[in-house]
Amino acid sequence: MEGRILTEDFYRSEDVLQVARALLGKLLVTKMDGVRTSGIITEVEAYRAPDDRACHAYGNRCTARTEVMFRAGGCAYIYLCYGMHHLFNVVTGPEGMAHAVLVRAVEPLEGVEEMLRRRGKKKVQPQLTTGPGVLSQALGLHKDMSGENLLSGERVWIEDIGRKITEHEMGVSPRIGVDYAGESALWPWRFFIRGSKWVKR
DNA sequence: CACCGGATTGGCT
DNA sequence: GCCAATCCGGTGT
Repeated sequence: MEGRILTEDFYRSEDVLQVARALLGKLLVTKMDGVRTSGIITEVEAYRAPDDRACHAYGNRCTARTEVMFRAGGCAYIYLCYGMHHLFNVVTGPEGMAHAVLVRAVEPLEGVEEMLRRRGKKKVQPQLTTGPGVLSQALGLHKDMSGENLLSGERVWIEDIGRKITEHEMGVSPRIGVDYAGESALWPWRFFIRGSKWVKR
């Protein structure tokens, strides 16, 4: 399964909601120590400074951690959540706009043995790659890779494998786990492939 | 199956 | 010091 690596044009759109929807059905790929692992993106959420209270860069607050989000689209923002989970985001938009898409789940495709090993599992089940923390673990994504370039095809990138998700196949809901964010918590910025077993219900 | 608490670290006030 | 874009295992129904 070889697709075309997504380029700048895809990531630098100013419309992060559009990019989030377009990421469904794309293939998230990592290559670590020569081992390729990948999964089809089934669930995402958009985050958008400055107006979105759930976004780490709310109010365009730029810190050592969030600085990556202000870069031009096409790099990874990976941060530590609850002290132990590494959450992978795609930075989008032009330089200076802190927009990002959190990848919440994938359907495993390549390197399943390696993903099972990294997760300490024996069987391929939804819990292997469904959930933002576990998918990062399965693909070997770590916060130390925050800022990694997604355009060069070195360690982590995203491919178009010709899969199109129609409006009918797409589910929409408010984002998960952002209750603290006031009104922003209600915005319908989570997108997923309806009926996929690789999406938590 | 629903509910609940503990894990564990670092970012920010 | 407080709490977070989560996960897992235990308990009770």
